[in-house]
Amino acid sequence: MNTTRSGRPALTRPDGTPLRVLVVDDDPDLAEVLTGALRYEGWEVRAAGDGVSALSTAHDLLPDAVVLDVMLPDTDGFTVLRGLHEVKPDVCVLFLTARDAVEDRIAGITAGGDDYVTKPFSLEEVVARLRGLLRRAGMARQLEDGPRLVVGDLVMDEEAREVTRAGELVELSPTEFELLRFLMRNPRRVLSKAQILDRVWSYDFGGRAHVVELYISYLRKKVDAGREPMIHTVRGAGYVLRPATR
Amino acid sequence: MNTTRSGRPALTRPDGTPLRVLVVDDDPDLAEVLTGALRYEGWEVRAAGDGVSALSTAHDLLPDAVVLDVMLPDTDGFTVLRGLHEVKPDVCVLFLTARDAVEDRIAGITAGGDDYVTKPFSLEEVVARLRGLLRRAGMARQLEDGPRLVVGDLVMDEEAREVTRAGELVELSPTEFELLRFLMRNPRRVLSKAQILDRVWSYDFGGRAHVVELYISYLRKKVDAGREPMIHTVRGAGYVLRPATR
DNA sequence: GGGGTGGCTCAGAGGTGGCTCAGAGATTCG
DNA sequence: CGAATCTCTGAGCCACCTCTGAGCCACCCC
Repeated sequence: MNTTRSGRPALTRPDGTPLRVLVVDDDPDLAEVLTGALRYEGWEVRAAGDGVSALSTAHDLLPDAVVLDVMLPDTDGFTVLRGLHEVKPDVCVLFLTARDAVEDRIAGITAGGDDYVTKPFSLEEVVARLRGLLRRAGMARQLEDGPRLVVGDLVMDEEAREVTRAGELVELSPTEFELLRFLMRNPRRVLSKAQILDRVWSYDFGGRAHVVELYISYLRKKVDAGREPMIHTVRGAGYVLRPATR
Repeated sequence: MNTTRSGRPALTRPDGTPLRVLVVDDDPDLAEVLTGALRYEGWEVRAAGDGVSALSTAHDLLPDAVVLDVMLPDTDGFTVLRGLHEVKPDVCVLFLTARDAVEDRIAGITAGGDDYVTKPFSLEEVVARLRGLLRRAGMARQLEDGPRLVVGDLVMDEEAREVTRAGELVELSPTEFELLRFLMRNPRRVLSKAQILDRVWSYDFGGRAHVVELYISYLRKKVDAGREPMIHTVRGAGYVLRPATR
């Protein structure tokens, strides 16, 4: 059975081989971080720093998906996109764009079912978007049974952004949602505040681990309120999410 | 059968050969201690004192894992990390970092599922983290049957930081947990207080062996409480952990 | 049996880590 | 343009953890 480095069931190609992803960004540090995060999902990842090498690598790799910075040193995203579609017409593309980038141009690009995230983003978000894209494109065989995360009586529908505990709807803010998703994707495993910070908060966030404690406290009020607690503190180590019935 | 110098079953590469680890630290004493501890696990270990020689050694050794100090005389962690991934894309990295230098510099680096420990650390912790990394990366063939330590009716889940005795949950403080892990990794073997101090407490701890007695006493209260004792004193020699039923 | 050593446990000081509250800036939405 | 929401900072508080010191007990050797 095919599992990721994280021990989670992998999202694979229909033939069971790892999904192939190309990361295109001119910032080598960012490319490195993205590459690492996607490898962690069990995918085969290659990176490129500009449009030209992106196309040649794509030709070589025939990727299922591409994470593409729209601002590149040599070419713009549209040109690369056209080239990619010539190489592999059914490729999924996740655009990375600056917050203040012109919205309508992006909207035009993503018309084809592609998606985009604005910088600075969190790794959880990029990974989730990419999983969504691949799933919708029918490119991925899902070993789990759908876009729902279940831990005990806690259920998250990632697509609908809906969370229920024991059937009751739990309303979460964006950050709370992302944090809970990370916890639910790693149940019964202690996650350190640093790990949480790395995955859930944007890569340029300079703040201290104190925010994690704060948001854990928010989550507890909404998720554990009055019920048997699922979010546990492991002093000196981090937090664990565990099904209520043990 | 492949065993370590310690007599424990070894964590090996899938082909049965020893795991290969590269230690990178500019403090020769620390590198020496780490190297020794990892060799003790039955692994093949090489050391390097700076980024440049780290990369050339990596090229030569093709290590499965790297223990990497983020503060190096010549380069920073990101650069080395990138170089390592070029040499061997699936390498696991365990970062060593000063306690107060954390958060800002490390943020992002660990994104891939790599891990880190803060100085001063205990050898048990470094070894445990490294084993966890290798196991999750599927790099290691496990001769034991999983991330669980079992001695008699005493069970430790290292990932969840959960300990049960005869099915009952035992709650432990960080130091108690580390001490018990060391005992459980060396069952039926007498461990001297000096050995315990060396492995469980951080390398810069100046205290006396009295703390070991104290923590053994804590453990007994929690682990042996009211049951058949598993932790035995060997007067003048140290302590042994033995299964209760034999 | 007596003295000595090694080991155990209790009590408590000091430090640290984690939780929560309140509020300020930012952002989104009407 | 104003209101509501969201995110993060700072401060204070509490609980827990770690280690010190002291006294006591058990074992061992003389």
